[in-house]
Amino acid sequence: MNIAKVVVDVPASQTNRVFDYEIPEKLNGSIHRGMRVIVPFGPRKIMGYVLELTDHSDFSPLKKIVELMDITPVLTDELLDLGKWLAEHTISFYISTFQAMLPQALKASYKKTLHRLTDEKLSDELEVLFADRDYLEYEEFVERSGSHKYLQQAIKTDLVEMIYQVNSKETFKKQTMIEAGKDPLELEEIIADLPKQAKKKIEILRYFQDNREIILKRDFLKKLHTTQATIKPLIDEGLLIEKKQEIYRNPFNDDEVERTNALPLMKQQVKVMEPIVESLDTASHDVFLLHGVTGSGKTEVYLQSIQHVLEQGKEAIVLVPEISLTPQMVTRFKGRFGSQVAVMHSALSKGERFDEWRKIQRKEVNVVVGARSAIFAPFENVGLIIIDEEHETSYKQEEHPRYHTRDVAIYRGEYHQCPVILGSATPTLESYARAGKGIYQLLSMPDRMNETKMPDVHIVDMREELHAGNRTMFSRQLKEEIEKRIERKEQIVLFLNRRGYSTFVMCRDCGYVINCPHCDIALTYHRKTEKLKCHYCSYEEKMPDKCPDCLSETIRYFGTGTQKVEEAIQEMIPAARVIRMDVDTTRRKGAHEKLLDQFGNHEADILLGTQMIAKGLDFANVTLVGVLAADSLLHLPDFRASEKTFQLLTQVSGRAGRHHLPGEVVIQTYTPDHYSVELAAQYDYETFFKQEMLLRKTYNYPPYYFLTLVTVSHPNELKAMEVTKTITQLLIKHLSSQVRVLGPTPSPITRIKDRYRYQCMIKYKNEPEQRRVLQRILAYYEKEIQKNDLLIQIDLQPYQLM
DNA sequence: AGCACGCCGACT
DNA sequence: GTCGGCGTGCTC
Repeated sequence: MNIAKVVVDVPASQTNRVFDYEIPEKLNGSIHRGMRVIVPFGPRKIMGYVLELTDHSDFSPLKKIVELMDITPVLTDELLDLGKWLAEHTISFYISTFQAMLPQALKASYKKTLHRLTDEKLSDELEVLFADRDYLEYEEFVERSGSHKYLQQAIKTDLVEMIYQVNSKETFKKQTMIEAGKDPLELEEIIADLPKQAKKKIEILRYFQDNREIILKRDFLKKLHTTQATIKPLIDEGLLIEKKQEIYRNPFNDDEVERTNALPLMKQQVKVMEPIVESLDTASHDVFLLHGVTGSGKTEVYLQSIQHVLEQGKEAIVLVPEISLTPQMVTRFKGRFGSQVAVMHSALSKGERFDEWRKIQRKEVNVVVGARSAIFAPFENVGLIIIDEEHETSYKQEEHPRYHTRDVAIYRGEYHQCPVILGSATPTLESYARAGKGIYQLLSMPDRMNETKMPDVHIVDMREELHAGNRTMFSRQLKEEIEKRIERKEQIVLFLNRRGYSTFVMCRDCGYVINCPHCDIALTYHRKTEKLKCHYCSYEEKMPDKCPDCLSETIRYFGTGTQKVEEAIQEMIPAARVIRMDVDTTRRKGAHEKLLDQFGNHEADILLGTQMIAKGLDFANVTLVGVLAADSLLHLPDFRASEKTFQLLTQVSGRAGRHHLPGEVVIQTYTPDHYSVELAAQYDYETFFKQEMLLRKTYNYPPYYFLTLVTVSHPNELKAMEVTKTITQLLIKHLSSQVRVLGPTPSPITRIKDRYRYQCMIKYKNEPEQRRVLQRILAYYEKEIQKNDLLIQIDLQPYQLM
């Protein structure tokens, strides 16, 4: 076993395979699969992952591995296999999937340095640059030098060499510690020899006679009320030893979290626990869809299932959509499992993430709670995987490798023969349909805890407001309700969805939205051409100056923002104290929590925000939730628009009346009779599911069909279009006749960074050859991709159709 | 990706 | 002749 098969850190199609390297004598026995190594690659040195050890290679002569970067593998055997599988299934490079599974801190960074080898005179320019130094950073050379000519010459004639350095970015946080340098008896002698007035010194040494363990220097100084100056001579004499010790960065104050015990379960919770426990006990790979309304107590089911897993001596992975938004969630897990929990939070610094990851790698924790990438936690004995808010779109990674967390979870669940729980109040149609087919097991929790009932939902027709002469963004009812709460010292959450709000065209008189005649999807207004376009079938028409339905001239495209709303509230109710939460006010680290804390302390009456306030918030005093524009998502050029609207409205409504005070919800909309609005108001998931499934069936969308989106981009619009057209034709030719291929269509955002984007969509049911055909098409265009600035993106089962 | 090599046109 | 620009091909 003296040969290693290595995937090198070069994301390119030509290097997307293993390269063989000889293991040098000195590393024999210490190299294992999943470790990072530094290898020579052409004239340079780069990082790579060892995939396999063997003793045979077809290639000769082999180069030797230069260095080992890890003492223990960073990728387990399971993750290596998973990486390969993922790369193939998402059509990504192997190296990209491995990188995606590890914290940023483990990525390699590269540096080049010039080394002067002799005193011989170099070219004038090089002499100036080197000055009296022997080493010169290549970056500095590039900055200050006009040409590479003399450098190349100097390297060729062995006057200068190029040193390629590979570094890992990981850093370790260290702190100064203090411990005794002599045993107690020795210390006794020393104390005896000290003059009586050396009171503090004696006190310090006495302390270390009794306390033999190492202590944080800062804590020690504080404890004995002393200073650096006092202990310095003791350290110099060797009586005390000062050392740097590595510590974990601790983004959460574990000590402050109050420990909790399992809560008594309600009937419905007991009922769903049964099959889960059964599955855990028999180590079966079941996938459960836990359908529970907001506030039904899903989290407690998670916690007790995990408890069971820990008792089995196994590990649990819990995925949450965006954990920074729900410190409440972290607290619940830390409260139950204490320091057994690692948290992989997207707002953590690189170093903090790395430390949390290392706790997992070293098996110092057995639960991880985290966002998407936590699915790659390097546990080796996984007993349970939970995906909370299963329907959240953030579970789909939108860059390479374009994986869906659910697929990875199910892969790992199968590998470990353990259950996977998908939890949601509003499951994706895909999951609910699978549950209906028996592929997943459906577990239902239809009731809220504490017998609180779901808040009453009032739908307000904004067209009527307009007719009544109210041109503000607040309906009379919402205004009235807000005033009532402020008077009663209760709180309000106002929700504005800004995304997509500016592109759809609607008549303010009758609420008519202009849809594509072929796709049942809102047309998008293109300012440049004054035209309305469909992003699915390329249909377009002129922007009308009158509403096609009621001939009113108030037809226009929409645009507004939280800032504008805030101003409007202040104008309407000057006494209201408002906290605005959007991308602008939460950019700073910790700003998010601070604002929520303020709201929790009732320092404001109204919390106004975008989707970031839609989930997870749980404030006892909130009795009113207002949705300013329920239609905002509805008219996005997206076949999931209704589903997303239903999910969002349900989610937002769940924020009100979670405790003793009853809650109310006001939803403002121009389309009050749209089924996603109506059914969300009635909390009727089942009917929504049936109705939406009908549409999906009619228009051949998921879950009836799978989608693949191919996006082609190029600086030249015609080129992008033509390549897409050719690809479409190739797909039609080489795929089965069952498949539907649509396109070429301009991408919803037709130009990004001066590149034109066209797309084609494949709708299929069963197309085992698809990936191979796509790979062949990619290979066919490989030269153009390399030279001609062509880009072809393939997204299997896309979420974002932009 | 990034680096070398080699061919070709331009210029002291 | 020599320099530098870019297309081509390879990296164990």
